[in-house]
Amino acid sequence: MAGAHQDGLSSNLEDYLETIFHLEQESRVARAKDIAERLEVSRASVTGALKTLADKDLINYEPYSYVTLTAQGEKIAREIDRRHHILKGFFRDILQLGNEAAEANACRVEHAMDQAAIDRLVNFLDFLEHCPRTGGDWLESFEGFCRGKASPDNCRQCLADCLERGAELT
Amino acid sequence: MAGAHQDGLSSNLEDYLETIFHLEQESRVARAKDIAERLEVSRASVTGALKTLADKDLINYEPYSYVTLTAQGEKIAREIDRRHHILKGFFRDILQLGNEAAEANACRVEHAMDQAAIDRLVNFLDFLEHCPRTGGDWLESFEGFCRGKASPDNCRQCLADCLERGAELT
DNA sequence: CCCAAATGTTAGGAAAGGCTAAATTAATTG
DNA sequence: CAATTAATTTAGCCTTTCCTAACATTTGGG
Repeated sequence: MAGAHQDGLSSNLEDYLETIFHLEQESRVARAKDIAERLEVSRASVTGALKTLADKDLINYEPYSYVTLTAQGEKIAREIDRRHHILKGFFRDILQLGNEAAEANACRVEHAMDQAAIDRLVNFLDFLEHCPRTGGDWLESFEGFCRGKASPDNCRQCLADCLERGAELT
Repeated sequence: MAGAHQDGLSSNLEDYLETIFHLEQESRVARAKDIAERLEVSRASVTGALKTLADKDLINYEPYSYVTLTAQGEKIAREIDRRHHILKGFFRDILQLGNEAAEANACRVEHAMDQAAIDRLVNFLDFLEHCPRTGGDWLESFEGFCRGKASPDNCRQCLADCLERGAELT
């Protein structure tokens, strides 16, 4: 029980599904060899995982053949991929981690947050973008804040700029 | 390799450490039975984990005796506990998930984000609190936004209030 | 068309975690 | 202080996920 998720899949199986999804998008079809390369596991491990996923009716799998997602499998894979993008965006664009770090953290956290939390994060990102108080240059202020450039002067100027843009709301 | 963390510990072992830390704080000392209860595993499983942690010199452990953290173990436990609190705060106070959901998500994500990401999240929370554009009532606006109560009128009023409070910065 | 290289699968096993049942040690109390 | 109860540990086994080595199948170049 290395990971009790909503979909009843372990993090590992979720990763397999996600990888198959990406390969399908790139090549219409997924081969065991490519899955193994992406996930950096042996081909034998892939065979095992494919059997498990086929048992759960998440993939169409015949020995010595290509792999495709079933409708159900695709649904789950899409959800995981969605989480990945949302989280990576949060880490990269909001927290302003580098691309690599954002990717690495998203890869792990995508299996740890539940649907409700992700949905709320989406709301939050949306709000950050649309609220006149945070839209626009606000993130740059955070960048400055991180570099220790926060002063009453900066703040006053920033606030004035913010109001100015807000006037356009009329 | 069910979780390659900075500290070289699996999520599981991190949980054991964290639990021991909490028990130590509450009772000065941790008993196997209580660890088992908190983590909802059998006492036998606890014994196994304690041996592993003792091998890594993270706890002081003698069969049939109490358990305490070593300096090194406490350092790691404190860091995990710190992550837990930060994440729970983010989920509960910013994303405004309920207490239960915030707790559950924090429990899982605390093993998935690396130190740099957590540190940046702390910066972000700090910024949210101290920036005049987000301090104060801004979170309430987010709440309204989530309930679909976002209108140009609301925004104008909100912005005006924000500026007013900002004037005190002089 | 046929054989080698590439790809895929089996077999067998390791490591991490968990469990139950049985044995052992510690604690309590009559 | 002896016996019962509570707490711990051992022993033995299961599952997941990975590995290597050996075997099987596909495929593509001669």
